[in-house]
Amino acid sequence: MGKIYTVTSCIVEINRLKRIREAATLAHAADDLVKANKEIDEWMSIAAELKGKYPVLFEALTSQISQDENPEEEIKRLNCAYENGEPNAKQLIREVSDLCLEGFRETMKRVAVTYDSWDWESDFVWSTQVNDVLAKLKSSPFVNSEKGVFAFDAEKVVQTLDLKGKLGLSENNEVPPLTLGRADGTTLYITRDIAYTLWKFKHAKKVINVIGMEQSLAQLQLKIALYAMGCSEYAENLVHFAYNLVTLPGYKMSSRRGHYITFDDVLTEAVQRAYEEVTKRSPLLSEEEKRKIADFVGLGAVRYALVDVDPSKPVMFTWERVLNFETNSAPYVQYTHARACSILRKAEREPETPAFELLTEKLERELIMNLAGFPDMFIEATEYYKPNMIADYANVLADKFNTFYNALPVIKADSQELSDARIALTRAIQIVMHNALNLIGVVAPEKM
RNA sequence: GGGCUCGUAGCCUAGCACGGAUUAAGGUGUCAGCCUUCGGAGCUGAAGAUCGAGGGUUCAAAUCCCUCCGGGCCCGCCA
Repeated sequence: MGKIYTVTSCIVEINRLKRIREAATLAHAADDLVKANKEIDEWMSIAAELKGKYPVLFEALTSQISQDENPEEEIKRLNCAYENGEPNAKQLIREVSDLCLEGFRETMKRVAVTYDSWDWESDFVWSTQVNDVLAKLKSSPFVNSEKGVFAFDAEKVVQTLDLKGKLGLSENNEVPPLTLGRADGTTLYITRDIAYTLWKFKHAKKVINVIGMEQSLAQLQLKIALYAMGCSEYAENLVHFAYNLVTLPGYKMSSRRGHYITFDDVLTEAVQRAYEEVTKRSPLLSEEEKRKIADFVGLGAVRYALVDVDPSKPVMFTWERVLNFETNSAPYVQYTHARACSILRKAEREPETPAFELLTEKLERELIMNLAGFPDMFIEATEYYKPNMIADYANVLADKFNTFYNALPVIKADSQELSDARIALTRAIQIVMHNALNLIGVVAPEKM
């Protein structure tokens, strides 16, 4: 599906640019001509690349698309039909979308990500919800029309309602206007998203939109639109959790240009790498066990890598970075957890009333303080949308436990009482580490 | 052009919202140790940073304010 998308968009883009070039030539617009030629060159080289990679697909799509003299017009027409709810268009688009979503779900299932509910954006178009939003905005003093299209004057809202401070905008930050719909009557994404957001607030007090950083402006305009519609309480409870995009060394990821690495590839590669590692470290394990361990180590490493860094930081993708099990702490923390489990297994007892006062070593105190801080850390992580704090916490706890493990004997402690107390401490650490890992979706294994 | 965002040892990252116990923390890499103890995907130690640059506020700044530099993003009848 991704390949079809990439090739199609490439062919259509070249067609479009060629038409622009023709127009520029006729109009003797030198600047436009140079620009168009430059872009055509770029896309032609992408086309050559794609043709080499997928020759059969490329040929098939080229001949199909060339049957249309103006493929873009056809796309427009289809979109129009879809929004108008014409059965054929609906059936076609939903069928293709379903295929995409199916693949999406399949991939996410590999990392145990599930979704409570799914919504079709187009449902908001077919119902009255998007139109309601448009009507409400049009009746406000913040919308003006130009040549039949309506534009939302976000800056005017900010001025009128004095929102600069509230939104954390600097004095010289003028919010650009937002176009609300196309001339042909079809809807635009942000307008649909306003309707969708209002709907979300019917089901929740707080809405966190997890959307890439490049949509910061659009999300800001969405929030301002809520204020303009008199939903200031919603606006204040709407959070845009922005994350930075991953770039590839040399160029940015772009599915339209075929420059991307799929999540499936990353997962497969990670599990493969983990398998090699397990085989090297524990050659005596059965094939089945090795596969099992490779699975949770590889997937754990990927999940840890995703949650480990502040999402606002720019990240450069390299296989080395994602698959380096030395740098990535997931296998380390998992290993530490398995170690704690191993001690508990060997201890063969669960002391009922351990004498905690015997835990007087500095290391033991530190561990106890760390454990005690777990709830507060979790609250802070959720309060400020910082999942990386949980990953960090698990890592620090593992560090401290490993130091403790190395310095102080648990089972072979000087006295039975001290041993009991340390077993209880180990158990507590194991439970908290297990919980911390679970919170970030990483398996806490008993053996590995 | 305007706006937003990131900039911490060779590399990767934490700390910045709430300025002070920070002699700036961890990982990786480099170097030196631990292979007689509960799992070595481990532990101990060393070297490595004028916290992008410059001003300002303050008794005190990685943290707050201003200016500048560098990377990324946005300013569409795309999403």
